[in-house]
Amino acid sequence: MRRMTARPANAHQARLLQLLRDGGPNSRAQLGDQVDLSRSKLAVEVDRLLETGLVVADGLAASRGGRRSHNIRLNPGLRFLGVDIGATSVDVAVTNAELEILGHINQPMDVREGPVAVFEQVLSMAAKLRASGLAEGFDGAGIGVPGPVRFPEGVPVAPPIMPGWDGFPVREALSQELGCPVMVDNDVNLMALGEQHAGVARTVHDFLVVKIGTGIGCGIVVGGDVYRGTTGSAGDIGHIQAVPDGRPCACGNRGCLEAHFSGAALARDATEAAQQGRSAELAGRLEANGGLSAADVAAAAAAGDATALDLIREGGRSTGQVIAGLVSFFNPGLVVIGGGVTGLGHNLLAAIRTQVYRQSLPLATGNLPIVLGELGPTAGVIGAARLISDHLFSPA
Amino acid sequence: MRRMTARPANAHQARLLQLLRDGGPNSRAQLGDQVDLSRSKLAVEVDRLLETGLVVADGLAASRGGRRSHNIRLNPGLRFLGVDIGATSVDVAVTNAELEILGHINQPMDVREGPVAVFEQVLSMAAKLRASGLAEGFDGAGIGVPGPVRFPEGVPVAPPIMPGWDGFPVREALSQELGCPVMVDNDVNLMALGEQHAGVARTVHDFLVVKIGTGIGCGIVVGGDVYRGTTGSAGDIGHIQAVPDGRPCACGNRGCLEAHFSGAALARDATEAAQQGRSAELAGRLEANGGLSAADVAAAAAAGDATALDLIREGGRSTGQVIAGLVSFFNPGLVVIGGGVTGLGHNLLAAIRTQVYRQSLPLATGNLPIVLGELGPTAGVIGAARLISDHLFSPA
DNA sequence: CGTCTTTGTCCTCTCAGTGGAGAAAGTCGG
DNA sequence: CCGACTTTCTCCACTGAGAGGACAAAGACG
Repeated sequence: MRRMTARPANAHQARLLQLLRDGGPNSRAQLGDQVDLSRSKLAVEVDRLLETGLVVADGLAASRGGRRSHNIRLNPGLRFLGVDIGATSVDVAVTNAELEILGHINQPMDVREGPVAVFEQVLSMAAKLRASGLAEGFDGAGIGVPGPVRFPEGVPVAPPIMPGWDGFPVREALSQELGCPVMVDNDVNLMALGEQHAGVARTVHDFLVVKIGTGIGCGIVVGGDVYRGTTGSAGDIGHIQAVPDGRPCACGNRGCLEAHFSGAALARDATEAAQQGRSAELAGRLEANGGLSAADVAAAAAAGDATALDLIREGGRSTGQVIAGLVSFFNPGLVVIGGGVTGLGHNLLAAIRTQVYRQSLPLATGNLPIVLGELGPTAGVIGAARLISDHLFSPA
Repeated sequence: MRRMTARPANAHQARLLQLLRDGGPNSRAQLGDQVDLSRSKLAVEVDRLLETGLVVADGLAASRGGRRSHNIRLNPGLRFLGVDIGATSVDVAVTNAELEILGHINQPMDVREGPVAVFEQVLSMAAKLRASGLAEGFDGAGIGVPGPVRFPEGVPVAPPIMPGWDGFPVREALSQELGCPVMVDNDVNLMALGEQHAGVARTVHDFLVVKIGTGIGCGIVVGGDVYRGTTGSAGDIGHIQAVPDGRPCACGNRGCLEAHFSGAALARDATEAAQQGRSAELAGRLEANGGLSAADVAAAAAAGDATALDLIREGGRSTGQVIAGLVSFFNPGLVVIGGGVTGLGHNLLAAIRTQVYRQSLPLATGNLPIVLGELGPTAGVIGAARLISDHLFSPA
């Protein structure tokens, strides 16, 4: 099919598209209830959207006691590509215009191989999804990278864990290859967008999403919008000091949160514990797998290993320490914990909660839920699709 | 004079009023350049504003090579009252509609005496200003209190240092007494508004204002707007842990920033040092005044006293430690240091800068100015006037 | 004194948007 | 099967915001 070229011509049309995206098919009358426009004006705008092909009218809905209504919905042929580049793996997904995932692939990868190699892999994954009949092409793509991004241009800036990407024109390059509009953002921000769109943060306007994966980052949502900071590095909490004079960190300081707790730090500490004979359980896993990951620690803790549990608790304490400060400062309405380490589950969550509720003032914590993300590994790709759809469903 | 009753009827009028407030008198043509309206439409809206009396046309400006323009300005009779309630003193000021201070009084006071006593004092100060001929009445008032505020209602909530104020309807009570609209906010937020309006933060959209007075608080401005958090306690950084297992704090925890550095903490530490014979300079001042304040420490440091300097440096280090975390998280474009302790001046600033620049990542600090506030004790009252004027100069 | 520039006013035209009348297409009770 | 009532959608006349051009007013300047 020919790809989407049209964009909403005005704010009304943009609003209608967003309503159809978030609420599914609707009749003109239902749309009118949500949009504060007269029926006549609404009909005009809907007709224009129908002309552009962005939305279609397919069939009649069941009667609700009167004339049956026409179903207006977003063009079911629209396809968005969501890409979530992590430190050690990539997620690529195809969604329809309602941001429902139609297909999703995850593959291991190493960002440090640089943008060219990674893009090759991403494009081949996208091609595979296309070949499986899910899409004939893409109307837009969102992509998340594990580092700060100059958002308007879609270019990574000074990313610590992916040095080869500094200044690489991700947006432009990918847009060329895919032949569609592309938006780029930090992976944590996309996770926040995902949880806001379809996860635990649907009804909250000001919240934080703490992503604990290979590193640690924080997505900040203010008044429903992602806040990216002056240079795009807002939420970079991995190098906040969690333990004074603590472990040395790659950044040159000591005691950074990331040096004490993250996927990488946890694996390191678990290996150390195994080698020092502090945990038979972990030692056994180390023997069997030739290495340890956060998942091993989670499994060991689930099997009742005290050392593994301690590692998780200690990490949760450090994380909670930092989050407590952020809660005092930012006074969010919700804190979401996500990322690969979420497999550690409720042990981790409990440790974080204890620390935050103890350290922050009651006014800030009184009604503050601290919860695990709801979408798991799909948060990023859904957020990516949401990012590009927000862009395309706004006035040109 | 009769007080202002009218409000702008639409967004255009509101915008015009704000332009006149921030840019002083303007001709219709000059306004047209800033407002993206046709001259005809602009003329209509200006005429309507003239009818309401909110603005006046007084005289002709000098010619700039053609027909002379009419000067359009905000009604010079408009008066706003700005009130800044601190822990130990009150500032009350009268401004015109351009938020220029026409008169300013500062008096010592103790918030803990409760809202009734404090209001009596504030009202008598306002009466004194009125009696001196600066105002015949007030068109609006802004008031800042040293604690969290439920902003929409203008009611303090659970304020630690002013327990008697919890739930007291400040906005309503003051509005009754003064007979004009009133807005209430946290004192730190008002300081941020003040520095944004007339101080160092005029051109920045995302910045932090750290106020170090009797306590410590932080004003957060996102996209030009003050961010207040979910329950109005955003920026409450006094109880973030600055020193693990540090000094006990009134809040029940240990090592809170406020327990280590603030006007009160500094006075306490200086007294201790004087009594232990660690500083002859401070001991002399203690003898002379019967007590020590932050100003004494500043004077001692200026006189070359090493102990006083150490106290300031150590405090700056703790503060910088916390600010470094906030900078990593929030990635502001500017950090402003203000409040009573600013008398400590560049010694304090240097200590804070050192710590922040060392602990935060280069991307966040690379282009980050950390400066002292420009307005000193007038920041709060200017911010208060700005608060109410923003309210009144927005569509009804 | 005529020309040029700037400022402000007036008038007409366009177009977004409203609200009401009514057509189309149902349900439901008798 | 028919009439009364509902709901959905369309059509049309009217309103008001706003644009843009013509023109008047008022000064500068050679």
